[in-house]
Amino acid sequence: MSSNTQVLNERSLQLLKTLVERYISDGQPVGSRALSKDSDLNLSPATIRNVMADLEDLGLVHSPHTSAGRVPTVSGYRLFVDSLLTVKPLESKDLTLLHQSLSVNEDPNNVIGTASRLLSELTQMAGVVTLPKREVVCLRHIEFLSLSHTRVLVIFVTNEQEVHNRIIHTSKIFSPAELQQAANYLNSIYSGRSLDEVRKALLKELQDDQERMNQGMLDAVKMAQLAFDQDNKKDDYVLTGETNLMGFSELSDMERLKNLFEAFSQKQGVIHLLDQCMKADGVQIFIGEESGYRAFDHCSLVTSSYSVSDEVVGVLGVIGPTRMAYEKIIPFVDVTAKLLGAALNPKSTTPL
Amino acid sequence: MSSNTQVLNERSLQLLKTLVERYISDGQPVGSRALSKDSDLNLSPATIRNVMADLEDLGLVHSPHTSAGRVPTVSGYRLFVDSLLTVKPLESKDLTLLHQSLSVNEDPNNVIGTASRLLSELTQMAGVVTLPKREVVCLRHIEFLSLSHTRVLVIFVTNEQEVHNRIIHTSKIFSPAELQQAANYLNSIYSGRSLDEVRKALLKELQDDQERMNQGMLDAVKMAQLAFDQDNKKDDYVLTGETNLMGFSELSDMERLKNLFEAFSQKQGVIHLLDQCMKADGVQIFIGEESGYRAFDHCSLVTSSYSVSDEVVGVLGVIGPTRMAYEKIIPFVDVTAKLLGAALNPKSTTPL
DNA sequence: GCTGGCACTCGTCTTGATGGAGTGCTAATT
DNA sequence: AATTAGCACTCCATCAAGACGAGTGCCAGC
Repeated sequence: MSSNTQVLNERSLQLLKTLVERYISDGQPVGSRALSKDSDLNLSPATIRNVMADLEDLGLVHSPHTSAGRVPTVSGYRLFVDSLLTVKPLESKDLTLLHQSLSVNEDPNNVIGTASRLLSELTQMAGVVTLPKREVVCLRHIEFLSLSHTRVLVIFVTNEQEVHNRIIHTSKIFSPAELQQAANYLNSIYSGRSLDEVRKALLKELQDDQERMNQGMLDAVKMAQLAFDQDNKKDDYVLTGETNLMGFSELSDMERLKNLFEAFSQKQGVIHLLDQCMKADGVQIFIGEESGYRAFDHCSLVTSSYSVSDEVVGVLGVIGPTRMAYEKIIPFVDVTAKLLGAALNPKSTTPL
Repeated sequence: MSSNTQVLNERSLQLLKTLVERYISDGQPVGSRALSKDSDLNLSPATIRNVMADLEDLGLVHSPHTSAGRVPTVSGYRLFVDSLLTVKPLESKDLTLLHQSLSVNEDPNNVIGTASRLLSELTQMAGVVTLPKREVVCLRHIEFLSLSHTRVLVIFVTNEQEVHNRIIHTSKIFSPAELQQAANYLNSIYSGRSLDEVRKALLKELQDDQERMNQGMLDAVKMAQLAFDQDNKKDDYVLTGETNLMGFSELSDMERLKNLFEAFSQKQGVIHLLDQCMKADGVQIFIGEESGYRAFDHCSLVTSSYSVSDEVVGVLGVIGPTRMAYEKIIPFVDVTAKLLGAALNPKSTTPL
């Protein structure tokens, strides 16, 4: 009772910290004797047992069974991560590797994959990076190519360098010249404007100005509409090193592992989870069940959003068992996010 | 000795067949009593024991330990699949589903994924489909778009509808007009010709005719070369339902499973294996170690190449444990390959 | 408030016993 | 000569019992 106010004193916290650290490095439930030796506080195992009983009452640690040591709970990890953790600076060789691999001169089409690979290889867990997604997507260029019959290949470029392509079915057969003309018309009017804007403008043109337009322009507008309509922005991510997750004892249960990997293939849930991290900036952490996705119940996710020219465009992170070396992973994710953002910035590209 | 010539008589084969069938459906080593009841031959367990001893001598079956039944070896499965198997026709509901999902009107960009999904969902194993790869790739259209500084986005279309894009770095800064001119030049000369041909011709032009060409043409040729050089034909595949493989007892060993999934992510080995199936047409089967890839030691792979307009362009198949229902999987893979080939045929596209 | 001591709990590991499934061999049968 | 019945044997799976060790909770003393 009276101890309740004093429970989270310096000493208890110190002990919890050592316990979590010890458990993270060993993977074994931590007993009072081990803690007594590990912590700098000179306390006997008996005293520590009393403190641990308190920590258990508060739901910060938990005993797998009566005569095992204690293991941190999700709340225990949370408290540890939020207040007790002393982050370790990145090892300089890792830092060098990151800088080299994520330099601004790399091909932006590969750099996402590289980032994911670095995350997984250097942490020996799974790395994930969402594809960058600009808030405002600008139409850069559009092009039509006639295929067989009424099928037309539409190629359009957005945001300087993202190439999309779709096949649309038209109501009549167009000649190459007609298609060229249509593309020219659209490029001259809509190039440089945002896709949303373009979509709206197209709709308006179709409704209002039908009589004013010639057939070519009308066809162009109709085709563009078809193409953009299908353009449901496919958010996606690159995941690497999933196999690193096999063999963590926490995930040795085949049912769990299967659920986790199914979540990875379905993508949808993972995307939703990662999207939440877009809002906050800086490193964000989901421990165990905190994520709200059953498949991730025994995993932790350390994420950070990344930005290009001060606009948040994506999220990257590391997925591993709850028992992971947070003090190393957190700065690692942080730095990777910053470097990736910089590498994607087209303005900073250095000439050859 | 003298029995050696008579060993593979009708009766032994019949027994081997029943044994394999029984093992495939049960997953338990098959004993003489069970076999005695299962087979139509009216033989006592004792007789069957004698026959099985012979089969074991020939390496067709194998005892996990002295008092367990027999299990087919790879050679046993091989003999079964090659000579004993009675294929079951596809269930009509599966056939209908295949026809609906792989119709010629589907978007060719999705149809590969659909095929893979069908393979995995209907077999409850993993489905794999290589991306179609024409022997001769024709250049259809090329386009340059200037990005920042000396970076140029090259978009080119091959084989009617495959869109590629790369970013190249040029030695000088080009104006949009210059780029347009270069593209026009290339399109006028090389459109419709095979990529190999184009590559060679470009090289030749650079070597021979430098003095005859004006600067614009020269630039065009140089840029095209840069773009095509990087075009290492990325053969790739779509794999679905890997998670179905978790939970097969044969693959419950985490080490094996990890190796298998690592092979899936590395892709390279799998691609090489699948490439071998391109040569043969019709259904081809690798049982266990036959594939030569350690990761597949406990898996079987049932594949078939698929063709568009009589040209083999890809391979699809099903990956599962060696103990799989070959008699169902084989016709299934066969039909899927034929339907996929048909669905990809651009000529047969029906107008809307 | 901290500590040493002690009884107790629980999980793990080993051992041994039991039962069942299936075999190989041999002798009898067809 | 091929088939079968019978029998001894092997091996695995399962279970129970016991020893062991790690760790706890609690109490009494410092």
